[in-house]
Amino acid sequence: MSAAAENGAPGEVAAPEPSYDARAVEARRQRDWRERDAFATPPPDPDRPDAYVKAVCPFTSGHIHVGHVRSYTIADAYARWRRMSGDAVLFSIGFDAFGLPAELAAIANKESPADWVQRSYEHMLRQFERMGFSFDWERVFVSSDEEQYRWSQWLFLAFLDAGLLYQEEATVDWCDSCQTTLASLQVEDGRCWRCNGPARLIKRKQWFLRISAYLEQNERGIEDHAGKWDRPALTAQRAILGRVDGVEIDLHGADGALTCFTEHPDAIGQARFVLVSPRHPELERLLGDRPGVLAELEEVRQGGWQRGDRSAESVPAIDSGVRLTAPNGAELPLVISPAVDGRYGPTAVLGIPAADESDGVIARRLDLPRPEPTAPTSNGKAPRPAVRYRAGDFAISRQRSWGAPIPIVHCDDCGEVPVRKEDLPVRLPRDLKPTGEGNPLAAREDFMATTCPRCGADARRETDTLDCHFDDLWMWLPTCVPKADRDRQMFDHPECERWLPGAMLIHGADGGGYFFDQRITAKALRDIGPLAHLTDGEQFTGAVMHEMVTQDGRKMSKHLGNVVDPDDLMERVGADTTRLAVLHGARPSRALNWTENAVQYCAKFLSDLWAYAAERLPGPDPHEAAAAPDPDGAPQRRERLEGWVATAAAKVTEDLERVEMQRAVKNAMRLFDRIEEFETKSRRANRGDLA
RNA sequence: GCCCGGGUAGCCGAAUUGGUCCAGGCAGCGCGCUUAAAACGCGUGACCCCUCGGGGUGUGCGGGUUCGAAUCCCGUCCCGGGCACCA
Repeated sequence: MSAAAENGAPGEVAAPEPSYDARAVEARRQRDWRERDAFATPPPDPDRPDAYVKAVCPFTSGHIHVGHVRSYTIADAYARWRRMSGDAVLFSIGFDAFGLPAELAAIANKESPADWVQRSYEHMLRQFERMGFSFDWERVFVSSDEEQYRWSQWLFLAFLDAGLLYQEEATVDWCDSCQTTLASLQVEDGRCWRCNGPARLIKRKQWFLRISAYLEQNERGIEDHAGKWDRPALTAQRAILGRVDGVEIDLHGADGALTCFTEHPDAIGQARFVLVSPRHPELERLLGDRPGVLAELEEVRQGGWQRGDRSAESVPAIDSGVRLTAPNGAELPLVISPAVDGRYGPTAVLGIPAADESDGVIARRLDLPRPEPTAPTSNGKAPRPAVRYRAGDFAISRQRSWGAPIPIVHCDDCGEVPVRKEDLPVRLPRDLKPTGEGNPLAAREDFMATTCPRCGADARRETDTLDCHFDDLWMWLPTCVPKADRDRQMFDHPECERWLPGAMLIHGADGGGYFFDQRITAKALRDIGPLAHLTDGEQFTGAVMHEMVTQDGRKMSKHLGNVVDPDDLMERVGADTTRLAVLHGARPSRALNWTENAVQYCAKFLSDLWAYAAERLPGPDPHEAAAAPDPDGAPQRRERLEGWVATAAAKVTEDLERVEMQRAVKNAMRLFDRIEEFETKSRRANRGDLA
């Protein structure tokens, strides 16, 4: 297309380009969208149903990858289809900007994480626009913005009021010479990534989120959405919940009873020991005065074993010396092992080698005696049905400077005092420049100095920040609220009621864990008050969790050197070919194995389609043109063509509704084949008539 | 180790709820067009047997349920992903 035509005045009819020039076509369309603000969230309209389509919130890594391209292409196709169906669509995006990688990048670049994040997301937004995604750019948010993280802090305080937060000791890696906590990523072979000094585990008091309070409700939500969420989404939610059905019985020992679970009710009589989590709340009571065992327990709780493998052969297992009496009179040794946590949560279970292989391994390793059943005990009650969930509470506080400060103040007289909600946000200094040494927040007097919300005396701020997983807990909500209102109203904004529950969540399969915790957050917010209208506590009626993008059977990663660069694709074949290729390549529920082959195939399809349309349609925009000229085909062929068109439209519509984008693409391609075939046959028939 | 997926032609994959396995694409091969090549178009396209009409075997492997299994069940092998202060 010539520059003159490209810049032609409105209304001027441009000649169709003879060949498909993706760059020119896309530039023209994207400029038009921008000028018309085509994807702005529409105001409420009683005649148009509202549909909120939620895509994943990417981390501000600085560059989009093919996984993003797949996810947003699926979501974008769905959002566009809903718009074309007449719905008022909310489709935007937010960035997950707090977290360790931003901090590490800032250290490497000797700049503030805030600057790095801003540069990163601005570049990613340009890439998204170049890809042609139909986001409402006005509603974009960044989790590290003050108007955003103030609400993470608000949520912390609301959870605290609701009894959903508690403090508990946990272990973290610590480097003595850098005087800082180390993430797992920063520990290499037990040494600090920065100074190569030894890393050691220390205890820290951490805030934990009590998701266990909502597990049963989450389970009900999963079952209620069978048929509404796609299969991968459902199975992922079930897997994360980790429900195990079985029975529980009470065993008795010198220091009281212990309720034990087993998923093998038929094999209770063959139990040879009791396996108990190091985190079991009643463990100290049962152990009584056994200094040696308590010391060993302490070591296990320090958690060093987690760095190694988790097989039954190597997982720690301590024979406590305590004996508990089973209903059949057998004396069962009490074994402490974290092996139970990963399967049943922090509970106690029967060890039954006859029914469970790893139980057999542990019995052999500890050389446990085979207990002899005696007469059934009189106090043995019958086993009762019971359920355990693997999902459990998790720590949400981090000893890092690039995060939302935890809104707690330390007062000499009052102790730990929550900041008042009306005093939020607790501002994170934007000009922090972490070095990897010490705690940058603790060194900032302008941040640390404050007064006690309770007594007004001088006080110090908490230096721990919220883990970015905490920011994620409510990332499904901010785009519901117009940007201009976000600094004063969020969870109880009227538009939350307009858009929630959302029509569709489209996310990578790796996001199942987030979705699980987010669903618990929705239920908590319903109970706390602002989202009371979500009666079942579920924020999305539809959910699709697509699989990842692979190459050569492996997940794409820099480490494996098998990444595909979206910028390169946009340069070479254009955004539309790239988008068509990711939709066409595999259905969402399957891994997409990337091949250049598929890209070339899609490029050819678009090129053929363009050439076909250019020959027949007057303008560069096919949908603005009149219907194709009536070919002189026989009436019965024309009828068949009409049948194909109707069938294709019905099928594609159904496919789009079910987010089966691969099928939609294939049905559209098939229709094009049919139309070409129709014309070929018509031409042949006409030649025959003339002859 | 535990949890979740997957294994269909030389390659990518259709067949999603049990109903004619392998649509479509790519590579290959043949033909057409061409001085030639590329591009393009048409055809062919699992394996074995064959009297050339067809017959048989084929969805990692072994069993099972069923009138009927890629699909459901049991076992087994292989591959991938997830279980952390990475997001």
